[in-house]
Amino acid sequence: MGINAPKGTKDILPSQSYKWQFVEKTFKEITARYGFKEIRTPIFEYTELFKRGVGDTTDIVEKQMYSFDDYGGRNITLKPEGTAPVVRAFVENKLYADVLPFKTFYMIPCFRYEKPQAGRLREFHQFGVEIFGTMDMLADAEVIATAVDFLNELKINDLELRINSIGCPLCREAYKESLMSFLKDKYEDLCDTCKGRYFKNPMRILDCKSVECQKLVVGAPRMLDYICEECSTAFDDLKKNLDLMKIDYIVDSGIVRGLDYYTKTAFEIVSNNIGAQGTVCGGGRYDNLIEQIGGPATPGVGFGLGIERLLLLIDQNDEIAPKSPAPDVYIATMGESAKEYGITLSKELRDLDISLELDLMSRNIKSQFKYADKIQTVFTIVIGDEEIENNKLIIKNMSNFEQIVVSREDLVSKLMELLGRN
RNA sequence: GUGGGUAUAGUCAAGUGGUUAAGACACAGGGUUGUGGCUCCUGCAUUCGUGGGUUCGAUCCCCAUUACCCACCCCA
Repeated sequence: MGINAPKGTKDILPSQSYKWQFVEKTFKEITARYGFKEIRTPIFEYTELFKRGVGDTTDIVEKQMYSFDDYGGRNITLKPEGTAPVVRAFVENKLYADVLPFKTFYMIPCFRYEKPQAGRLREFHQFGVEIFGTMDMLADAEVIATAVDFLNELKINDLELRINSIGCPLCREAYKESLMSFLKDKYEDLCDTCKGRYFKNPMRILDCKSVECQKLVVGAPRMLDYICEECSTAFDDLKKNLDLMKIDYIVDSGIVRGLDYYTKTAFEIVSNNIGAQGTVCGGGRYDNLIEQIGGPATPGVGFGLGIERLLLLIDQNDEIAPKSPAPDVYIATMGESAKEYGITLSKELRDLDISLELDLMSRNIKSQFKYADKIQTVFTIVIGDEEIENNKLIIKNMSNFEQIVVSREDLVSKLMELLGRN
């Protein structure tokens, strides 16, 4: 019996890693367009950070964190999300005294103890952006636009942007009260999970999938009718900005974030094609978080985007996924002196940034060609005693089977020409 | 945490209460005196996730256990 990777984790194998590199590269390009610069924070933090940031009563903090005491007795937690650590770094390094708005992006692994299923892992990866220091709804729109542009750049279709305003602490409290009083005499008829939600997060009942709850919820007060003047104006601003950017959205009052720190803007980008966990990107505004972490009162907005879910979508469309890279050249050799000849040649070609492979398995010529075919090399150079003796090397084009003969002196320039380089 | 499903080679997979567990792909070698896409040949599971039980006999029936998958919950 071997040892498996821990439950809920996945190896990213050489045959897949180029896809990750592709989305990483694309994300860097898109965020650069919007002026985000990368931040790298530790993979673990003091547990207290997430208790304060994410919220003591959230599922994440209550039962999903990978926490442990280190040998010095400090309680440590593997990042369950990306925002709180960025805020911590922002406050600790006093970046609020620097140029504002503070705009940053990150690409990180996150860890949550959950039961794995399609699109949900215990170690998963997020790309995210954050903007600190502005209340302007253009920031929210730019955050959303960054995510939308990124997904468009990857040619991922069939996605829906859903936006909502969950208000500020003041109007949300008023709304919660009215919602709870609306549901009060219906409480006994709620499903079991909604009975729990009634006290913990009553807004989520609106989103319940059970038919009974759906019926009970008809005619319930809507958040958007309760948000205060300021929040309402902000939401209108957001919609106006999205319109100006020609970004389609639907207002969905069911969007509720599971992390305590969100205020006003909440949004999700969802797919219906990757199973039950269809939220590819989720984010919103958090105007009180930075203060909660101990910084000066500073508003913020950002998103997190799940890479595994993104890759599920990319894998559904062969046209999106880039091709696995293939080497330019394979050097097939026969015999010991040819092998040595090939080694010398390989050094020269690789120094010219030509990617190439040699036979590392002492295989016969036929097997070497089979291998060259499998790795989809563009050209194969054939070297045997005969070629060395006559100074006539063979360059074979693997796609059309054509062979040309060149002298050693002309090989490099000919090869560069064939590869379309100068 | 609660449900449901599946476990036979590297992969996909057929199979029956009873001698040597199909097949395909992949992989390796060869037919071709030095050349890959096709073709042909050869090799590749003393064993059916693991542990018990029923039985004269179990890959097949029963129980347990583990792993993976899916859904709820929640979220990215």
